[in-house]
Amino acid sequence: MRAPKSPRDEGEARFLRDYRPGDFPRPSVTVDLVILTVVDKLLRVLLVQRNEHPFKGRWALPGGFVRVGPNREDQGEDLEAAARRELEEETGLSHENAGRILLTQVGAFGAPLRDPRMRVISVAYVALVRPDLVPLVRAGGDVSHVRWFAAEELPPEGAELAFDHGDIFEAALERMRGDLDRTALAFALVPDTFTIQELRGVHEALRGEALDPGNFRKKFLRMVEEGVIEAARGKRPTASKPASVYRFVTRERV
Amino acid sequence: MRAPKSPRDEGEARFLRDYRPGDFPRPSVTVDLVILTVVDKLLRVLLVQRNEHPFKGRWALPGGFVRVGPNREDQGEDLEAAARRELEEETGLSHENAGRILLTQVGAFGAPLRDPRMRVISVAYVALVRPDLVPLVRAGGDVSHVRWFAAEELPPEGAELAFDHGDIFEAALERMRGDLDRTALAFALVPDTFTIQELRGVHEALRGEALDPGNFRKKFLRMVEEGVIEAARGKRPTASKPASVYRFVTRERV
DNA sequence: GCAAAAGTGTTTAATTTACACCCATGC
DNA sequence: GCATGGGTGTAAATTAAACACTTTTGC
Repeated sequence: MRAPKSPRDEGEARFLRDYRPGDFPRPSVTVDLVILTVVDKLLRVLLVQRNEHPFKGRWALPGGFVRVGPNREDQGEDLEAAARRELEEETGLSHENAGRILLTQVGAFGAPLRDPRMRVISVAYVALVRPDLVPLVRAGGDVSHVRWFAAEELPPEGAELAFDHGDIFEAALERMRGDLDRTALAFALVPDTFTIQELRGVHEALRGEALDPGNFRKKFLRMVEEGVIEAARGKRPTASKPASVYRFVTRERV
Repeated sequence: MRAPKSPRDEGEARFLRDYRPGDFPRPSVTVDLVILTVVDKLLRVLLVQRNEHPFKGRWALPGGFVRVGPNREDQGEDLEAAARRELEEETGLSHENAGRILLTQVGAFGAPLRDPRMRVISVAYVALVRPDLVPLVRAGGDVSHVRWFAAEELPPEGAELAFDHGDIFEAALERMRGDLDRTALAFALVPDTFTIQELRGVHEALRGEALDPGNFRKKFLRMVEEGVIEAARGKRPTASKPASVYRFVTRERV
């Protein structure tokens, strides 16, 4: 993302020096995270239980305020940086591990009264957590009010999510489903090396339906031909015959 | 979009009554519009020329501030409402005509220093304008600083767009291309009744490549079988033989 | 008559879908 | 041995891609 840092000419420099922002009301801006993972062919989402008003006791998407700087030279943190910071705080993952998690913006949610305290505009991100990182989530920190929910059992116990987080969650899923076949998103939900069936599990969890193992394999092997995936060393033990493992090649294209 | 309007219990009501927002800096929030149309198989975007600093003289996406209310009972206008208001203001279209234009959110753009005056987070929307409405755009108002540009000739005259509007424009195009085959978006870029070749023109303009007329027709006729489109009365005169016209059936699904 | 685009058809390749079946392993 | 899932193969149906050809209009 380009960010023009310097005035384009002297007139603009003068303008900026003398500029005083108007005194119109401004909204608070937050980031909310739809943290997803797939374990055992089940799509799961990480929710936190609110222990403050409003929506005290309800489950909510983790999130927090975007840090805005005090003046025009220091304007604060980027939206994605805020999302990644919240990701670290809420999951307890190390900076390094959190840095490897794919973040995708879903969009802005800013209906009036979505937060009864004040006008809040939330920028929602999806975070795709590889299953091998899941055991590390909150392993060291306060785990009491943080829980993985199966996507299909939402909303939990008949209680709607806090704020408009139910809408945000639906929008995030919709986006993931649309991108599943067009992007390399699925590879962000499997370990570095993975079996064909592990990848199929991700597709099945997101699409919510079983896929033919033989047919999926064929499509998969076509990806190997195209160089998107390559065979990796070793085998993965399974309930039956050990399976070959593969590696996603152009990881940076995700 | 749900917007919880009332406290969930007495404790929350009390909390809200006594709530005082903190005094943290807040960003300004704007909406920016990527107003697109397709005329003569050419994708066009509506830009405005800035006559104020910063970026004075540069071309920019039309947009403006989201109106935020003064207190928690009156929180101001919805994001999409703000986008539609700006759409009316900048195009000069009537409320009724503007109301028929498809608005789709692209996402939030909030990099620090994207606006040198202050922290501004912009929510970008794409507006798809049917070609029969194009002659009405700015027909009555100030047309001097508003212009349709062919998408392929951007950035104009070697001058980058103002702010990060070049990035926003690219992201909007990318989104439209991805949604073209999955949604009914293309029907928002043709008149109420249209010919096969008019619809093909939309696909060609967005994809940036010519499509085989015969093959496109076949795919099109499959949509007729599925009931997505139906034959309409009348013929459209063309440079040669008059063409049959069709109508999009489930317009509300757009 | 001729250009231009509407409209139709054909052929081939690629892809999708639904199965059947063999094989190696853990228990 | 046998259940389990890995791995392979086949056949039909659908879709995509390339392209030839006929028809109807305006000029």
